[in-house]
Amino acid sequence: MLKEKVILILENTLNKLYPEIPLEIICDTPKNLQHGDISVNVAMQLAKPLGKPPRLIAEEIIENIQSDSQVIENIEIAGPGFINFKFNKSFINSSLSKILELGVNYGRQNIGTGKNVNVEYVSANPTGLLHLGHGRNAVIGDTVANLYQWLGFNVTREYYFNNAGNQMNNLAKSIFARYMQIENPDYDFPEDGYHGEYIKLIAEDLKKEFPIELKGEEKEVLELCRKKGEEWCFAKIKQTLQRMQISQDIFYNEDSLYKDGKIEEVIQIFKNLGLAYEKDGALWLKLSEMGLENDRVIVKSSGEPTYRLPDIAYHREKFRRGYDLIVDVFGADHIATVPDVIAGVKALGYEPDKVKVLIHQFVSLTENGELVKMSKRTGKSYTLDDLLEEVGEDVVRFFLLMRGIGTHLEFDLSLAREQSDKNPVFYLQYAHARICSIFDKAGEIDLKNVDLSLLNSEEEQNLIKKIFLFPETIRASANKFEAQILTEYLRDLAGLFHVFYHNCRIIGTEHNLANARLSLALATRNVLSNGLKILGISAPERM
RNA sequence: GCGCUCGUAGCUCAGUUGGAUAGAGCAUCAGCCUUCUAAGCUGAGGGUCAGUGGUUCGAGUCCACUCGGGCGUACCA
Repeated sequence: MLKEKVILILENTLNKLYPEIPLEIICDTPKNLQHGDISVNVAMQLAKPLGKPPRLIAEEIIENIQSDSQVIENIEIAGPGFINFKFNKSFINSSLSKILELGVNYGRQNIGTGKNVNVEYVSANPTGLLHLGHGRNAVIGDTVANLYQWLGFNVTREYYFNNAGNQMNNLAKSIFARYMQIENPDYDFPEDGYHGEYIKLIAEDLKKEFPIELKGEEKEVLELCRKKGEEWCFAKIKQTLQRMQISQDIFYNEDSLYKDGKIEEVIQIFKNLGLAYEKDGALWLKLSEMGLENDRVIVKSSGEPTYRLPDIAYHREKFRRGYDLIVDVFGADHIATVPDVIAGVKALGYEPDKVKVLIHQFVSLTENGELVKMSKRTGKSYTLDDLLEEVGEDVVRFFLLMRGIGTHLEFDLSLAREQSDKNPVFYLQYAHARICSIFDKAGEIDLKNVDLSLLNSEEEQNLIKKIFLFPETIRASANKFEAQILTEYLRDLAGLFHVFYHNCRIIGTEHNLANARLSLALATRNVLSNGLKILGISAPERM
């Protein structure tokens, strides 16, 4: 809002003064309030091409700037050659009225209109319950999808899964063994089976359905176990996701790539391109000719494809559906597939830059400073459901979002459990609840008859300026695929509100001033509630 | 070994496309409730930004190397 204004003014001036030098004007919101509202470093950038000291250039620029004193109050040179713009309060306040007109839609943008984005996340195979790593994946993907929706993109949320292959066979065998153990505790459990308690629950369900022993360990019996296991796990997974406000549009089954002949098609294309060859009974992809280090097997000598092939075929299908942006959310353990898929789709003639892979690091759970073990093997693993049960949806989502995706996330269970000021989620929610409470007591405001020019104090001005930054914060958060940028912004905003609340009373003050402050509180509430909505966190009216 | 990634206050982490005096929360210490929710506010202490060198007006941020943690490096996914 303020930045656009400065860019406009400077473009005119610079085109007049130095038309031959192309320059990108970079605006900065200074940390130090004494440096004005917007700071610009063009003079330093011009120092070299012009061969003049930056402060001299800055003076030249300022002398030639044509600006309305109703908009910009003051322009000054500072430090090595910064040009600092200080806006007139009346301009700031009139900008606030535009935000108030937008109401609950403030923050929504249309830069993505007509463009399609696909975000694939969670994508856990139905072999068990979701754990914390899945939770981080889910919340990252869901929030990225929300961000793009707010920018006006048409967003498809997708879940990719595999209900065939080794893992599922293993699940079937594990269920069958538990089923048999109900009557015969000595029945052998497979060496590499799934040890989780949930397998027993599935087996018990099966026992109710088929009280008389299923015969033998034959294909049909295992198929039944597999199917039962898949259904059971998916029901649980969807239930857990729903609890976190997550629902996806497409569940894409890897198996359909085989059934619809897509795997075979891709093999043929690679062969036709001369990028696939047979060796040792397996089919290899010539990744060495596609910019990578080594060739890799795409079809094993057993005839089964390796994970690379369906991954490439799947991405090809996503391209064929016509997305402008394809986002994959992966845990750090799946990083190896990324270069292969990128090289693969490129070889198939698609634009690899349209694929954005988000790799997030692992989550560890601590309690009172000690690491809580999460082992799949022992079955003692701490599931996402356990966590939701213990600390609630809002806390889980916020904790999983408040760190950059590249860092290892330490989930502090003791802190998360804390229903107090130590818990950072409440800081945001509390600000929202406080505003709602004011409105309960103050009643309605008449937005048409508000004199915003009364908002002169430092607390008020700082809060307004922060509110201005909301749209660009959403953009930055989406462009960088970092929800954390938004969580940090909301914490700052809540902080500024709390200061405003403390120093600027509403109820009991003079009517016009109270109205103006109520307007500001309303704008703040809209931003908080919209921001929390994007994060998938509730904005309570009372706490 | 090679690839990716991270290393910032006692702890957990921010730090926009390089910008001005490196920030926040927790913890520690000192204050603020006859006034709209104290889940709040105000103040204090706390730093060799892992290290070395380089790029330039200017580096926590970019480059190279070193050290240390995580992940990967399959005819597993």
